[in-house]
Amino acid sequence: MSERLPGPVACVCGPTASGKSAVADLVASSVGCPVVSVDAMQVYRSMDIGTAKTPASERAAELLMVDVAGFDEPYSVALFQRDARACVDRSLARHGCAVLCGGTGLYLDAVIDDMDFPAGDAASKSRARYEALANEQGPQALWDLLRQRDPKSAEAVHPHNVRRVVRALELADQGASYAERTRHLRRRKPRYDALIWALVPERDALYARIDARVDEMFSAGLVDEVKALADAGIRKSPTASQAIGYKEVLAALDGQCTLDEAKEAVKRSTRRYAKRQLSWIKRDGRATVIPMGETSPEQAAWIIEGQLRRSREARR
RNA sequence: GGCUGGGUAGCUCAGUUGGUAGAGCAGCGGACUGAAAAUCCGCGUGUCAGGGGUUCGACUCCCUUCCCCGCCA
Repeated sequence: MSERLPGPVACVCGPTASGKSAVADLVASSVGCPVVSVDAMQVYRSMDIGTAKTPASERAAELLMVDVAGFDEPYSVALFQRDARACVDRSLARHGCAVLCGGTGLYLDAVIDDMDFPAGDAASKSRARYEALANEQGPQALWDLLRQRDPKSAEAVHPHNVRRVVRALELADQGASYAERTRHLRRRKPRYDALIWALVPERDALYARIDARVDEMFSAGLVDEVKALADAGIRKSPTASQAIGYKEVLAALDGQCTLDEAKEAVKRSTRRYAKRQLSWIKRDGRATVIPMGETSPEQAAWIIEGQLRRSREARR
């Protein structure tokens, strides 16, 4: 008999602009626990408009794992895993359940599954060295190096994917193997008793919502927010400066395009991001899909609350 | 009304002496364990405006209808 997993942990996911924040807030306030955000960019302070953080005044439940890092610190999955799990464990201890909400698939898996990241620094020295090699001799040369060092991992990574090739080499330096760590979902062990829902709007409706939301961000002052961050040095950050909405406006501020073009670029990037999120959700396969065309946020929350309640009762 | 130029993928357009069509952007699908809103891989999605004719064969040539741009009335 295996030991019972801690839980239940309700995970509300879905593509950007699917309405998951509102739904998670309803669920959490109804059961009386906080919402733990699972979002790679909302962790950064001062990035509010572009990351669509729900203002405190519009929230009924407390929101955790937001504003936990400065935009100048490179945050990462491993740090997120550590910090978010602490939030989840505290919520389980105090409230008997936890509610997660977010669209960053890798971050969600890192929290709820038994993924482990090798101890040690985030390999900054060797990373720079390998990147330089790729720049000087080309991606293929770097991949060839990986093939010599760790053929199995080379097989698992496309030669053009310099970022992954670099990471695989870093792992090889630490005596670990990218290929071994990259196991399919099915072979991972869950860490929590997780219930996962995916809010999925129809594609046309989703894209219309994305367009509207980007327009709102610009009228709410996104450009000023980015200007302030640019003055504060966000361009030096390898992570925060790549956030959708920020990188495009930064390009416009640098004179590479007009602000109108930047706005269109933000919409396009967001659509593509939403597609990648849907891809992740589909592959994962664990989520119960709630089609948002026919379902209001209140109805979705009601469905989730019901299942969450049953799960809590079953644990007693 | 007359005369030009044009109607080809969602958009902008290319298409060579007639052999059922291809670029960019958009889009679609996928992978993904320390940058993940990142990074990478794959895929043309088409009544060639409609109808007729010539031809073995028409997006290509001819006739005709419709629509758009421009110029002249």
